[in-house]
Amino acid sequence: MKSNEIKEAALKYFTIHGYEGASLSLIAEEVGMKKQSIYAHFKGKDDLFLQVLRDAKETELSSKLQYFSKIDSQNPKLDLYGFLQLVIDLFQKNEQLKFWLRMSFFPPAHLAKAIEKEVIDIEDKVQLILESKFQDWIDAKVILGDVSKTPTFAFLGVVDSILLELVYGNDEQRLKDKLEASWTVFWRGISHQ
Amino acid sequence: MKSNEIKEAALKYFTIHGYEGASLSLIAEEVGMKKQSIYAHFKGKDDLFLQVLRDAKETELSSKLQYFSKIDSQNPKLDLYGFLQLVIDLFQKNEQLKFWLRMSFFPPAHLAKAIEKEVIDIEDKVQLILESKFQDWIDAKVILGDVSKTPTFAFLGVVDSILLELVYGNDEQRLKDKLEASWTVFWRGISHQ
DNA sequence: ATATAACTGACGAACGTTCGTTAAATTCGA
DNA sequence: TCGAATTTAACGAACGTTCGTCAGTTATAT
Repeated sequence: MKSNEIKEAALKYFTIHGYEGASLSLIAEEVGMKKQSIYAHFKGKDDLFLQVLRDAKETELSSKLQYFSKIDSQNPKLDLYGFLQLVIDLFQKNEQLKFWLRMSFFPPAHLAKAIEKEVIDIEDKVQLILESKFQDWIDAKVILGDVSKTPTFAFLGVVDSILLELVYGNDEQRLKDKLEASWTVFWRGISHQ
Repeated sequence: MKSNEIKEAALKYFTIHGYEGASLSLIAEEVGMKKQSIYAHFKGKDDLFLQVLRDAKETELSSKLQYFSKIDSQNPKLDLYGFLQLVIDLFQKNEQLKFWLRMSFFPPAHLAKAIEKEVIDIEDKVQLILESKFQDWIDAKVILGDVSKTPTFAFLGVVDSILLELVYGNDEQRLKDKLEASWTVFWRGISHQ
């Protein structure tokens, strides 16, 4: 399917150069066709972009949902650290998460509204799942706290800081160090004793 | 000074639309002149961009250095939380920090090398200062730990997560919640008891 | 003090290039 | 042979940049 090849190349260019900096000519060249041929598969640049965006969203959301559905242990230490590892794997395996992050925080102005809607959709879902997990752990007295909001937000903060390090991403050792440090302090901050 | 007006408008457009998305015509229009007139003050788009970048760097660096120089208390709780507040203030007061962040993480490809150098310069300096502060606090047994690297990286992680929330920045309440949550868990994670 | 020279900032016009997009012609596989 | 995919050709618009020019100001020299 040529459409997928085009979307793959588009993903790459959108991620590196942003919406405005990505040119249809170069995307087409990467696939081995002329830029006008793209219009046989997509209505235009916006259409191509939004399809890439929705693919990336779907990948991220389904990966995370799948992870949460397969863990049902009462071991938050394993489950949460595993989630951090999942995020790192996702980021390093394909470009979609980097693309997603770039467009979440610096969207092309004329598509900001549409993008924001998709972003909020994912964030809400993940946050809701996390909150319920944390509530279970709090009730089981396996982690500290009275409300689930605090550990949820704190954990999301750890995820964000790791993501930022991944985006910056020129130093594998620094990533490991920051992950270890943030995780150690976070875990001590929410566990008993 | 017209040069400063141009840089101000350029900062705004670079921040919102990125390097490629910012056009000299619109920047000039904002100042009330034609794009050709910009060339009387700057050699070209790159020159304008790099001057804006260096201004932003200087603002950020001097603000942080000044903060660290004026605090010399033995109260890490106050000093660290104050630093988070400083970052939030910096971000909300002028656009330079948002511009700085965008270009740190998603630089225009042909200037990536030059930008990275400036970014690393600031990061190293801030990290060094923080490490020495944390070492002092550890030695004074006012916070927990054996090495200063762990709390430093963890704290930098909290800063990053707050920055990300600021960039996302459509929800003041969510920012407060995440700040409080991250800070609470972080502080519990590095303090005795 | 006056005339001249140099400098500054801004301008219209135009450069070549690239952009996204459309239309028509052509190739190619079922 | 029919239809879809790709091409060539061309479009107007915008891009960053260069040029020559022209006021207005400042500095110099007579």
